[in-house]
Amino acid sequence: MIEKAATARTARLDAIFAALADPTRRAIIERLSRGEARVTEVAEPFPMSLNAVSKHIRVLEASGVVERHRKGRDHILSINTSSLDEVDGWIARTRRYWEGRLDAMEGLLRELKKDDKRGPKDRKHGPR
Amino acid sequence: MIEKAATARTARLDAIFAALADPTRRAIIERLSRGEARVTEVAEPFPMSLNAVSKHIRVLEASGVVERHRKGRDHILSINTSSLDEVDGWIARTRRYWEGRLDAMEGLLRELKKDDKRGPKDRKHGPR
DNA sequence: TTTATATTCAACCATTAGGTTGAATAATAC
DNA sequence: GTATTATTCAACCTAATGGTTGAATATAAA
Repeated sequence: MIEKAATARTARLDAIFAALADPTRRAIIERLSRGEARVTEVAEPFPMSLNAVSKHIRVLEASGVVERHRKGRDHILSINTSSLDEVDGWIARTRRYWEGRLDAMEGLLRELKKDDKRGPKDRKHGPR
Repeated sequence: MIEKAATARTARLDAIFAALADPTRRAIIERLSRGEARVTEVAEPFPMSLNAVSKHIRVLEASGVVERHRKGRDHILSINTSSLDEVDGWIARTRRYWEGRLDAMEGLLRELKKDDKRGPKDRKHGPR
């Protein structure tokens, strides 16, 4: 059932990209990339309520980019870089197709040039 | 004025990540990664109105991921992979910090082990 | 010149997202 | 125990998003 797997991956990518699309959330990730922290610590620098940051964290957690483990009443947050692999993968794949296509076009141009050299015998109009 | 540059980059990242967060838009990009196409061609496979796809394209264009040049009444779309470099860059940077921190922790653990070997002299309780 | 095609613009609608405040829950500290 | 701290839950508000339909614009074809 490749279809289902593809749909699941699509949904995961949706969630990860959306999670990363908000500047506050990227700042949270950057903060966590320097080490684990509690919710309150993470929230401290932001000019918004703790609740707002708490919501952002939930979004990050749902996307799998951030993980949480409780230590007493503290919730300790860390990032899971492996979730970023999926993003990397999608971009690499897309780029590969596109650049492959450019290469193909370049090859085609080379072919046309060769034709040019062999003589523009019965060509009335140049290639457009 | 580093601040301003940073803010601009932030805004660009917002736009790019948000553009990539929608499955229809990613599908459009995948389509274009196989070669340029007109708006109608791009829209054809999607189960939504042409107008809806047109809007998606505008979002992609605003983010810089897709470019457009007009050829008569046709608008020809292509992707600009260099805009994806910014995403790559952000992820690589984040990952680097995080992994650097893990390495540091590993180093610390090694240190502790060395201490262990040299004898647990006046240590009453083990490290937690 | 009329007609058809490619595309956008404009107005609208329903849902989601990011924020607020106030109350609830759960663990620590006194 | 009672108070304090860390965090979430719930309800609410506003703005943005993703979609619709119908009209406008611009180019191409008859």
